[in-house]
Amino acid sequence: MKVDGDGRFVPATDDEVMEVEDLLEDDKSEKVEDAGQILECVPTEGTLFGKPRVKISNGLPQSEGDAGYTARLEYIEEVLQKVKREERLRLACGSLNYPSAYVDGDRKGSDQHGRLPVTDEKFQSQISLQEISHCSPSLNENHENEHGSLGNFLKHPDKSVESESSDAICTTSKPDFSMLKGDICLDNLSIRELHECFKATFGRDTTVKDKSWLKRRIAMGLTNSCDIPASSFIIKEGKFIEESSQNVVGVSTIPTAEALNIECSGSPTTYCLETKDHHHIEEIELDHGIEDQHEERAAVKRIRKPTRRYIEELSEVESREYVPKVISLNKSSVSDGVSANSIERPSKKVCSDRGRTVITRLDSLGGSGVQVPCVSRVRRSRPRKDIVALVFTLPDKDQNPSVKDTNEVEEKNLEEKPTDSGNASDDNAIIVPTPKSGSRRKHHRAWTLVEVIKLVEGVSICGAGRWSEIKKLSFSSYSYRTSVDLKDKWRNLLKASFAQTPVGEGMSSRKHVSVSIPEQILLQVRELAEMHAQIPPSNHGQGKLGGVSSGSNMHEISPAVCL
DNA sequence: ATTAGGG
DNA sequence: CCCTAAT
Repeated sequence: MKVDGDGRFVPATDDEVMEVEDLLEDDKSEKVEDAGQILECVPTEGTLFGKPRVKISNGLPQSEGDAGYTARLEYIEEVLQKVKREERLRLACGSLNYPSAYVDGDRKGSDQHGRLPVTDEKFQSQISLQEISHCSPSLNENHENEHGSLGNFLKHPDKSVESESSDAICTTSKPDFSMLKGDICLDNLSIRELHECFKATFGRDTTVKDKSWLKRRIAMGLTNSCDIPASSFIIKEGKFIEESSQNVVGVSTIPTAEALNIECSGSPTTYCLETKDHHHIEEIELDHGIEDQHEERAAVKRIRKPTRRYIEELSEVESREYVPKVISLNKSSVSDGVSANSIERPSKKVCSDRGRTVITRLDSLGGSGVQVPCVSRVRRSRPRKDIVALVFTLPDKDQNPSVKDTNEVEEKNLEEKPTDSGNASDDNAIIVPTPKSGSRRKHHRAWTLVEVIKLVEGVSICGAGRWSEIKKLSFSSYSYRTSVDLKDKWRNLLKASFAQTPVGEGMSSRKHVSVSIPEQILLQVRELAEMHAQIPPSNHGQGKLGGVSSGSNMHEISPAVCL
């Protein structure tokens, strides 16, 4: 992949975004790197996500651990490319005519010029078309070519696992690549790009302008773990590589097989490795984890005091814990022991039944932050297990366009990855112990985009129906999400994917329930559905299964087709 | 124990 | 999500 280093700047963008922000001072230093590099245009419209995925045919072990990672990464890359393209386009057009259109229409309402907001989709497709004419003379060509080019572009795990692993460890001095051979370095991305990545990863927008925060979040989402080094954000093979000469985290030195099972435990500063064979668990303490916390804490925006309602709900919902979200009025003060021992748990979030996030609470924190009179909810049992994917609520996000207040309270929930299965899980399971009546609700666990992607990935590998397989493969770390859940979710996805708005209409105002699920994913679902001859009941027109979708999947279960 | 479906 | 029937 080629990076255009001619130092073109991305004007307005960040400034525009960087509105008056309190507690973001530390971010200024990073501004410099906002000059974006521009990626080479690659003819990959439409097909995007999931296309050149992992080769499942060989059934190589590498993919089994986190096959979804590849998909996620690819998706991110696609998005980034798109962003860059748009960026270029803007520059080409004399810029500023397309102010912040890239940001969700629903967020921005209308721009400063009073132009009517264009729907995301429309805008993007517009871009795409133009770009297509510019960059890919032969767009409708066979996809094989495309695949080829992508091949160089992305490094597929299969070959890399062994040969590259050692490489990964030693390698340390190549600061200037942002994406290379399947690795991704979030460090070089502008806020805007980070925003897109965020959206791509979690399916929703964010308005957080703090780079560190964004990077961390995206990183977490991408790797499905919380072992995010403080220094840099280069993700390689789903693991982080520290660029600096700081202590090299154990991750990269861990045998791949095991590495795949890395899970966090106790606190973000601890790794818990679980070997398949043995039930071995060893923990490694890391010292930079602490400052991580500080960083993050400082980075995040302040929230408003919890309302009474909040408190009530909180007590009702014996919710799970989350990672510190909001807080700290001054980062420096936090520097004392506070986080050292009890690193996480500063804040809590509650989800209503519909999976919508309601509020955040700050358990008692060392002096800084708010203290919520939350009903005596002291954590019982051992410290929370790790945290993994950000919960973003699939449906809705349309709440209020005026980002100002609400947004920041966004669901930065972290789902915990129950390393412990079953009873041990204390609080999270909202299972009303009512053996008698028998009606216990499992507390709706909103599906994360990451999870959805994993699911799709799983289906593509194992095939629909083999839920337990998929469970083991892709969801081993999620103790909730039973095979049945997977099945149900798939069913829903199926329905959603084939329920595409028949006539392109009214999408603007009220987006559907599945809004947050990237079209690409739905597209993939559709493809898979077809392959498996899963035809949803009432599918009349089937909308547009045109060019892109069919034939573009040369991966999957039918090697015959590929060769 | 897993799946498929209906509720 | 839950529950049940069928494998």
